[in-house]
Amino acid sequence: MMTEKRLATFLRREGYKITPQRRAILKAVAGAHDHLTPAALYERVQQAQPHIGLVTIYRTIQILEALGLICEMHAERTSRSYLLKRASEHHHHIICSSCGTVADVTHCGLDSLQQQLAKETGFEIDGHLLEFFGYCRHCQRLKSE
Amino acid sequence: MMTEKRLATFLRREGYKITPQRRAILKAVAGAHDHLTPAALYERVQQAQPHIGLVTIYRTIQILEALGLICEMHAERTSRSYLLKRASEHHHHIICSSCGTVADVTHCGLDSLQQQLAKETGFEIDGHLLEFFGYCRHCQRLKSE
DNA sequence: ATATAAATGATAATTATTATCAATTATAAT
DNA sequence: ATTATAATTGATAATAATTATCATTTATAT
Repeated sequence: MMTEKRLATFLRREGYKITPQRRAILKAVAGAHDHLTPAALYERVQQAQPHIGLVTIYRTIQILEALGLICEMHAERTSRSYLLKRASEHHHHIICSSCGTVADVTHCGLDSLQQQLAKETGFEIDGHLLEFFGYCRHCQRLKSE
Repeated sequence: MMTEKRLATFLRREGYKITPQRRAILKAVAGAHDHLTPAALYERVQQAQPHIGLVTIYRTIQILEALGLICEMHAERTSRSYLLKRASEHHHHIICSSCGTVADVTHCGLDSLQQQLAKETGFEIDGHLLEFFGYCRHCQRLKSE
């Protein structure tokens, strides 16, 4: 698991300073099970840091993404969403179209396809985005009622 | 190939009126090889329809997407992008991170994975988004120079 | 304890998207 | 060909997300 401390260590190693604001953000990110929009993160962090600016959230997210610690998702189209990456594990998501619950896909088996495509198209492929959409158990029940 | 006429016929069948503005948009969409943002589409359509409003672009895009004639991509993060769908073909994209060129992936072989995941997670999965990122032949050359 | 560069937050600016509404127009019915 | 009707358009404004600017504060290495 990625804890607040590990994230902080990671940032420090990269030369970033650990401010109380950042600590609060890291804690919220580490503790979140679902995906987070900048606005949602803002709300949560405000409990610990009432005077934090939304800008700081955006900035920290940018850093975390650049370091590969969180990844962007496309669950909601009005705003970006982010999710904590388990250390270096390559993985994807299944997103409930109704409630937003996220389940993990730990392996995707796309490496071979990716290699084949690189040959076919001449592209140098260095990554992919894979997301499944559907309805979680709970929302399936609601639909059928 | 999807031509302007076919798209128009499709819209008409669904009860939408074919206005000169829409005709111009359909033509631009059908003629575009790469992906289009609403703003880019706006520019192109203005040659034929100088007084068209950006809003009309947005509205028409919404209709086309609802009918499944175009699909949303995530090439650029600042704005949405769309690409014409070849009729009912399930396919994905490889996007060049440098110039935005798009290559098609005509089959993905994810159906079996999707079924397996549905079992594992209890989700009712009804679709997925798959995009590859990398560098096209041209931009690879530029990078190495 | 202090110097320094990085980080913060207030504010404003930018950009994308959506809502409202009166005027216009494609279409079907005559 | 005319006309009635509902859909469409575009001007305008509103909303929402994101980024830029800059003076002030602060974490960190020394």
